[in-house]
Amino acid sequence: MDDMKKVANSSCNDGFLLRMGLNDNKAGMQGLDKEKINKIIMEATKYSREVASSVQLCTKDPQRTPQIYKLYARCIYCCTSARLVFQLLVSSVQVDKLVVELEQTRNLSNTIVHIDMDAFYAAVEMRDNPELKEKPIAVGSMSMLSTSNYHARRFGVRAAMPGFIAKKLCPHLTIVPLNFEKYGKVSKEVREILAEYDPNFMPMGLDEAYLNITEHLEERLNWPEDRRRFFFNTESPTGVDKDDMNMSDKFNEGECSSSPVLFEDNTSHLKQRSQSVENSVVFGTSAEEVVKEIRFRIEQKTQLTASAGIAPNTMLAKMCSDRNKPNGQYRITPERQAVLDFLKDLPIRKVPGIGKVTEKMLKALGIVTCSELYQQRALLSLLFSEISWRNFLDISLGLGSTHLEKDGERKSMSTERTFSEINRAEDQYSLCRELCRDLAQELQKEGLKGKTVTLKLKNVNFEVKTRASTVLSSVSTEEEIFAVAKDLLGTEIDSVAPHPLRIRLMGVRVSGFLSEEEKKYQQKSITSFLKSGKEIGFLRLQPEKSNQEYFTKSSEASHRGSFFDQKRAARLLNSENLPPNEAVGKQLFHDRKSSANFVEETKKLTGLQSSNVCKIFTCPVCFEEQSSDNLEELNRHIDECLNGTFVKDTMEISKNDKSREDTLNTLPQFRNENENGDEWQKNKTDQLARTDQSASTSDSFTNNSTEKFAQIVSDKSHREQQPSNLSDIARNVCMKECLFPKRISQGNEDHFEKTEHTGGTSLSCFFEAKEGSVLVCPVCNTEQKTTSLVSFNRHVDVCLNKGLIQELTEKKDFPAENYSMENQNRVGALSKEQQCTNASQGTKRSGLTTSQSVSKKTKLSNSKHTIKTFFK
DNA sequence: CGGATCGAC
DNA sequence: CTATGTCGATCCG
Repeated sequence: MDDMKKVANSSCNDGFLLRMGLNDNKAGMQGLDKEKINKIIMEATKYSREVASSVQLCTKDPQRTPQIYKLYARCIYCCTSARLVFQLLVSSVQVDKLVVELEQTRNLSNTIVHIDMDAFYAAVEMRDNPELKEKPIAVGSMSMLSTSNYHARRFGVRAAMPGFIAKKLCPHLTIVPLNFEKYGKVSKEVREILAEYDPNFMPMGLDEAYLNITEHLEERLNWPEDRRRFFFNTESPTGVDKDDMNMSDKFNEGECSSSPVLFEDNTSHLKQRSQSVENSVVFGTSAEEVVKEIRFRIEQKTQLTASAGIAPNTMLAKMCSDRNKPNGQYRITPERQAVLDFLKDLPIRKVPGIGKVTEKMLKALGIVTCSELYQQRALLSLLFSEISWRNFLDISLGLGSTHLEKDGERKSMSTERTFSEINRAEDQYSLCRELCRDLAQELQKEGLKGKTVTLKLKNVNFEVKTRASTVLSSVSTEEEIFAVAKDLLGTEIDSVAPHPLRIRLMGVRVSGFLSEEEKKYQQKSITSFLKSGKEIGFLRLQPEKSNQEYFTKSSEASHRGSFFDQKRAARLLNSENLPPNEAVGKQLFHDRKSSANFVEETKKLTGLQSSNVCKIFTCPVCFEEQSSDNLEELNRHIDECLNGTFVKDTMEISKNDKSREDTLNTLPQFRNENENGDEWQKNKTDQLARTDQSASTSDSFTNNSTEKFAQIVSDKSHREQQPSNLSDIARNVCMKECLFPKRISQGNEDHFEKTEHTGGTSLSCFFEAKEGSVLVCPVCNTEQKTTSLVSFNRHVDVCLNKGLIQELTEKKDFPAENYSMENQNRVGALSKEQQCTNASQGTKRSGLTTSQSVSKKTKLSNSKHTIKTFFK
């Protein structure tokens, strides 16, 4: 039996039957090196890049995309302003609190498998036409390739590459047209096998699938050996069935034998031909063995190889299947440390969901690997939307969905076509009608009707436009859709008149299938309830969700847009002036205020709002009570307090610099030592709980010009009783919820929980002012007429970004490094003494280290260290 | 809601 | 002087 297992092991790793010529390296097929490949591609794409860049910002240039500019603008501001350094500390505390919670909900109990057929289309074509086996081939058309075999890949021929470029890279390349029917058939065969291991498995396209084999593994433990025995298919060796009739006969025969009782059927079926034990193999009961078995059976049945990944969640499983491709598998064992080890040096680009653009943006921040993603979590929470940074956090912790969700109903259906230039309106209308006809056919097949029709156009300069229109009654027929699409098209034609509309692509989409009455009804009732409680419509209430759900789904659009109001609500709620210690306890032990009751909270809120109780105010810096009811005065006090502390800290640390090291990296996420999860958990909690130890924030700042600030404050923090450093102040502010509003979510009828919420999506949420006061934009220094704080904040944001982007753009050949990377490099290159000197000097101005950038940055942040607008 | 963009296969 | 098609999700205004 052991011997047989060995057979299974070895044969699995090397491929059972087929090589398909994937691994051999025959003479004349040595491929091209990277340099050559790039050269050819650059040459071949010169024109299209020119066209694109003449019209728009060249999106191929990573450092010139609008997103990067925006990111830099925000980043510069963050690194420049003491206020935002402070903010960074606050968010760091918040984010780490979330990390602890996420860590507690980590679920390693599932075994998720991701199966990925190797070069699927190409492999099928090679199987069915042996002549192709030794050649480099690609499947697709001259304009676009879907996939290529491994021969072709050595020449740099990849999926999603235009065929004509591929031809330049590899003149001998054979391009085979797509044949989806055939792939569908093969895919069905594979799915039949997969269904035996998880009836609810989730196919992703034709060549991929996720399985949850947790249950199968349990059952399998009791299976007799014979039930895990499989026979080599001695019939139909590679390349025998050349004609399709033969294939489909075989297929049908196979289908008969793969009923739910396939094990018995299959073995007896095979035994007729080859009963001898040498022709069989027995698989074990471990997850690895199961997956080997699956891959063995796929290869036996389809003559195609698959790669697989095994992990505790889908995200990890997917990345695992990529690891030993082709024809291999990889497993992440269900241990926290194994997950982190896997992620340690993994480039973020490998993560599903991180594409070209996100990769570039993160790279601009110096983030390439998952561990760097974790280190910068606090910064990311300020620079990106909540959805994005929480996703980043999940990624860097290796969290993902542990169950396979049944794919919901389809949300839209569309069809589009690319063609050589069409500029006659007549032709465009008839083309549009044609698209509508095709779409209507497909819609009716599924019996769908939609309310929104979207027209998509791409002009000859590759600019893409979409125009949508929502009608009251659902549409589904050609005429109905065309009626809407025609108008949209007409509007576009008119908009460029008298010139013709010169397009190279047109598409029509229908969406809006589902009536979301349920949602609307709920929201409506909640809002009206709140309204009745004295105009606190800004409160967002949600049905209580499980942690899991909360972390993955907490991000409906409805949560955005009113941070300001939420912040105010939270502040009012908390203005009962809890003693700091009590507040500390509450936060640190994740007391979710289980007794909080909605009615009471509401009363407090409304009461506070009307009576303006907030007259006694404790400064979070010096802890002295301030009795003024003039908010500006209070804010000024806090500002002075804060700046005093900040400067003092900085000066001191520049003299005494030695104890800094040990506070740095005390809590690196990706350590090598072995620790079990519980211990780590306890450590982490302890660290957070120790008020005199703010090292937990320090690892968020590595590779950033704000690093020294963090070091300074974290270093100082444990020496003094008084909370006289920024880090502690940040903490206090967190506790008091002055900065970040808490989202109040609805439990059952009378039971509510508070869950944390950090909303640092844009700079704008930092500014706040007393009602009726004059609003002066700190960037452009002009008085803003608006009375709406939201719109004022928007102005500041836009103003800031505009100013920065303008300056940056004016400067020819804007080198991104000047503003972020180089900054870091210089800091890195300086000696420690210099760093300290710089730090103290920089603090007085704007916290910069490079003199080059100082002037423009101080100009932009002329409100300097004021945090006055924080408190209300 | 409408429009643009990203990401995946 | 040539860079897909289709779908879902997100973000912004």
